[in-house]
Amino acid sequence: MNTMRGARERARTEVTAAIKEEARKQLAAEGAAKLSLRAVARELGMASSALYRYFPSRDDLLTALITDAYDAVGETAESALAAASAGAGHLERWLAVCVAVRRWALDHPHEYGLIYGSPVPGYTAPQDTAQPAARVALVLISVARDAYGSRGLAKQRLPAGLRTDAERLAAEVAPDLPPETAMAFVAVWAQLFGLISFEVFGHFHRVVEERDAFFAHAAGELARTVGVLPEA
Amino acid sequence: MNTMRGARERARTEVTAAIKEEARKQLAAEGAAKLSLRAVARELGMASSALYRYFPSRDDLLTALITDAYDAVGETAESALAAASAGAGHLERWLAVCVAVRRWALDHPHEYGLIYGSPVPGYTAPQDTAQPAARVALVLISVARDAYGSRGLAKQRLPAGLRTDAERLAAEVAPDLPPETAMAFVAVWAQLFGLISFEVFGHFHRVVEERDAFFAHAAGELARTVGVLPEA
DNA sequence: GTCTATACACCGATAGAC
DNA sequence: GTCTATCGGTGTATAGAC
Repeated sequence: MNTMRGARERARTEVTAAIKEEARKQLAAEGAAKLSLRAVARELGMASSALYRYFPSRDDLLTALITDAYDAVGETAESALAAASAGAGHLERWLAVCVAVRRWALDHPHEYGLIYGSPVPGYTAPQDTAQPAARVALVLISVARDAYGSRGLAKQRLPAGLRTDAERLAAEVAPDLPPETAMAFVAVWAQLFGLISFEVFGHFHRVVEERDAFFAHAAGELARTVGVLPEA
Repeated sequence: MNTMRGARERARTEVTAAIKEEARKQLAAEGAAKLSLRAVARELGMASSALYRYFPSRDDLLTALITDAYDAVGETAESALAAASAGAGHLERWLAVCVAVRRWALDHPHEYGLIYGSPVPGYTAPQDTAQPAARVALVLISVARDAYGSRGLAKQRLPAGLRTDAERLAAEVAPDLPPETAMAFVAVWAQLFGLISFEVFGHFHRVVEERDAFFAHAAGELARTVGVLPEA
């Protein structure tokens, strides 16, 4: 009885994985807005109605793909940090994470676009994508936190209107950091993905050719502005 | 004869404008990937086949929308600079342009997504979008150029691998600037749109509430990193 | 330049047999 | 859980009359 349920559940997980894999292929070919349960079923040799046993609606499939994408890039960032940690300096660890995230984005442009590009029209993400979505940011914050212990970022000013946001942010995510630093980090976070998005979405076409070097340079400068410095 | 052609051409321009306007509405409702000549025609009370006299295919309509969007945000940037120029300092002018671009993006999120979000699957932009696409960057570069004349940006290093790109860039777009500065500017350009995209695409939800102040602060810091300083 | 009509394909979702 | 069949739509694109 237990083994039977085990087998059934195993089968279910396998089919679910196959559906998502095929859906990712279609994401690349047609885009998220045109993701179609019917086409997935056709390609898998199933009846379209059978898919509804796995995903109650098209949006649920989309949610699964979005969650998976956030988890994939989040895990990429976490692994990169773990791999770099052995004796590396703060800047090296920061760069290792940034480079790994960029690499993932370039290798999975459509999944990247799904999470960091234009929102899918008519789709609103449920609350449960929030946690996976935060993983990359948390990795970068942990590097920053190590980098300057609790000393914070030197001579950084914060407009009065941002104090409330900054204090809430610090409390939520990095209680040991000064609010100014937490706020500065948010800007750097967005700017980092600006660099990646411009590259993935083709805005560096005929503008920058040596993109590896360019990204490493820019990501290093970003680290500086948030107080992650070369010295270990 | 001349007046007849004039009337015809006027009618043609008006219908063309109506088609694009309706298409922009659908862009907001359904997204670029689902933009449909038929739906546009239906809403306009025309036969779908009639639209083919104005746009030979769906992609041509899309190209027109993309070009228009680049031109709209480009003109926004140019106007903001013109309005701010009267006696304003360099930083004020830089901020005026950034704030205007952000404002346009927030007011036209779908048109923004069309040009700075995920590429439309199956669509490749023709060469003639390149010039409108450059307008915002050229405005920002002109502010930067004014800001430091030909002195360039102090103590800025450039990795060896980026020298070729940097020199080509400077030659193409700002011959009076040192290559290091031109290259730094590209990074700032991408980072600025990173800030805007994160806000427009909803990544600051429950992260930053005081977004006006946040953006102004971050854009000002960006100006600093590219050598645009407060003093006029 | 606009219309009707048409060819041919697609979609999400559900009902009900097995 | 999978199937067939079906409802009620959607789309691009063209042909040919006016």
